[in-house]
Amino acid sequence: MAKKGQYTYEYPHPAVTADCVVFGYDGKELKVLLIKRGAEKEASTRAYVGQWALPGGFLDVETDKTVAHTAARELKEETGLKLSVKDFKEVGTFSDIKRDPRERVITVAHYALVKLTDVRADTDADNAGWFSWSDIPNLAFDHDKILRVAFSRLKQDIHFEPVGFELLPEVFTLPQLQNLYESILEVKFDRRNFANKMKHFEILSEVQDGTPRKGTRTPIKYRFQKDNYERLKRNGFQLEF
Amino acid sequence: MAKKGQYTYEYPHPAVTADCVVFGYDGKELKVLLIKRGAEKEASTRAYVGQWALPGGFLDVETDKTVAHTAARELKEETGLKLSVKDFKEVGTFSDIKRDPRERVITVAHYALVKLTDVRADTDADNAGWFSWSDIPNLAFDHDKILRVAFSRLKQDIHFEPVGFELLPEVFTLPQLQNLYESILEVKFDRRNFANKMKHFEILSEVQDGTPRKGTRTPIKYRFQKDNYERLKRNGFQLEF
DNA sequence: ACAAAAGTGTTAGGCCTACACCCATGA
DNA sequence: TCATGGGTGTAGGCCTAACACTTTTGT
Repeated sequence: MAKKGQYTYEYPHPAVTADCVVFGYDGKELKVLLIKRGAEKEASTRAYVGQWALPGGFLDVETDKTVAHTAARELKEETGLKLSVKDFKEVGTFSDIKRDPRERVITVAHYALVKLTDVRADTDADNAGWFSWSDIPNLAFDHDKILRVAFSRLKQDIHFEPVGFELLPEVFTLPQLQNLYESILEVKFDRRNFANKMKHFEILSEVQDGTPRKGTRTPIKYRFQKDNYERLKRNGFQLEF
Repeated sequence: MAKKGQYTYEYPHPAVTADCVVFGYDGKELKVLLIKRGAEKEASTRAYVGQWALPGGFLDVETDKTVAHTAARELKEETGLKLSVKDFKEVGTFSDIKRDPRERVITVAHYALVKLTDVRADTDADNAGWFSWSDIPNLAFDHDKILRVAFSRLKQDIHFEPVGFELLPEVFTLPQLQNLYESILEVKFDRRNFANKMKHFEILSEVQDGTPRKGTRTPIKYRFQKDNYERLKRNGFQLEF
């Protein structure tokens, strides 16, 4: 490991970090993964100890190929969650001169979408936790601002690419899908219109689980048709709401 | 001025730069402002000498409030062009580990839109030049990639906010406006449909310059109605093409 | 038995698209 | 005089938005 004070430069350099906004969905509400600060081994990285914050950490100048790699690495180290670099979407840079009390730190924020059902077990319960979108605690640094911007970015992106596959379990219902869209876009839709619209894309296929539905009370189960879904993701799609 | 080797850190830090993609429009073609590298006084900043590149430079850790301030400051220093910080839109971060041969440098790219008619005189002709979109030379670093990403970002943004006010002269014609949209979106539109669509927004007002138009051959001159234009910019608008 | 959840189809209106002709200028 | 550029309106199609009733389960 590096010795203290080993690295010198002709001009001052900022530190660079990557932060992760990880969205999950439990079928009812949108959630965000946060960590409790304070477990860092290195004294130099201690700040806002005991507060909740976004997962993230310093760029490793020697080994992180891009800041997205930093995001993936730190997320795994801090929460146990293993995501691929391409699961991260860049949200933006936060570079305010006083955003970190220790030194000049600029951070590159990313967001990622995960299936809550899959990853809950992988997550270190002690230092990390899933918080409802409507119930976020005070966060360290400017992380509340980052969170807001990341959410509004997700809100934009949902118009151009189908979301859902990443956030929903393999098998899901139309009401769940609709609720997800309503949670992200913060509006309410008419059930019939929503169903018609989704059916036009031809990305849903009914799941037959043997038990024939008796009434209409129990929702129909669907899964995504991977081929059409991927095609739409590549080509983009225009979703009007 | 700082002495060499004065700044030491416990861990290696990257350098951070801001780069600017400045788009202009001359009534026919979209253009980009580039600088010729090599005029830097400091030896440490020399790389790709003699090549064309995007304007931009290193974050001043002590004084630049944000990287957008870096962008504005460097643009002025390198090209003479004075833009406000809020004229810059962030495009994204480019952090590839080998993108700069000198040391680890991550850059935050921005784009800005300017009226070519206004700023041409302000621009240092020696070190800077306006290049047609269709005729960009080889660029230093990964600046060609940055340019492509910035352009595609502009292409996205144009769907949600009216562009034009920033790029066109005070007084302009519908064919000019249409050509601008066609240049950015790389498609052709029907004249009548384009005119109808624009008129729905109620942001254009005819300019009476005394000389009554005799035929239809000479195009009608318009200016933007600032109030409605600003309102649309705030609220966003949905432009379907 | 009543409230809540989920499924289903139709109609009207608005927006997008496609399309043709006239006039004036400049070559 | 002919080609070019610019202005103008309409009809059809598609997508969006609004809307009600039935079934069943859980309380």
